Amino acid sequence: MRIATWNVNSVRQRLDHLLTWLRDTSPDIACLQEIKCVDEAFPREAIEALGYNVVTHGQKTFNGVALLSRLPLDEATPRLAGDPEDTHARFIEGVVSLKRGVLRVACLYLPNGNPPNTEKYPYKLNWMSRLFDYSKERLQAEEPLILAGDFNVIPAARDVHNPEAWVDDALFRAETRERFQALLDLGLTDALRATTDAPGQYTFWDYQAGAWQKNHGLRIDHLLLSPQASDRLRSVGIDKHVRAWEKPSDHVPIWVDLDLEAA
DNA sequence: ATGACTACTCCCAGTAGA
Repeated sequence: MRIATWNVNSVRQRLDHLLTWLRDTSPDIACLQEIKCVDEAFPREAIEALGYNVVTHGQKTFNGVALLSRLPLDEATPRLAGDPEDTHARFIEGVVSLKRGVLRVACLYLPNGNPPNTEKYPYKLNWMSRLFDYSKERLQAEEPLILAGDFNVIPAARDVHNPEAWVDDALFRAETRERFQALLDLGLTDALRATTDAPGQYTFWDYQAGAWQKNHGLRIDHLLLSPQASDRLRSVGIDKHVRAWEKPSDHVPIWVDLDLEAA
């Protein structure tokens, strides 16, 4: 079973790329971020025509997340608990049935947090604390669980071309990396890092300053697996080639193949 | 380099992204 995540940077701008990628790679579940549209404007029919069930938590102009699943979604719940005042559409959780038990997938778009001397950074840190609380609670179920999405976190120096230039950035600040590490300390596994120690495993290249051509990328899109999911991890891949398509998203998909059987 | 791109918005200069 393949579970993928991709920040598409506007689903309406990227619909042709999305459909091509879905046809090419056939993920069983795809988590999308930055759909940048309200639920009613999501291009649901074109995606359903490829055999996907679609749930969205959209928002006008910014943010917005969606779950696409070839398997029936038993449940789909928007919003991360812990702050009723938070109006950003950054989280949707889905549950699918397996032959044994269920698989729970949380699709998330973690706040960027820049510039860090504004209210945006504490919002990011608070959001990460809420994600920690959510994860801690969900891990108690001892089920296959995946946190998939754009975390806006560079976990380590090997995940950015020039780490010294990023030390004060909200994506790489010590407090940011500590909160990401706290998720791993709960027992979640960074899927990519379970398979390789190699540097340069990037998922994002800025549109500016020739970042793609110079391979000045970042690894900020992640799949974190509960023990019951990581035990079934077969392989991990980054679909880097889509960054070279015409008018691409600045992010590329990353996916895991797990030995789990659908009901 | 107060930059560079891209997308969005009560339509077009300002905001946001990372």
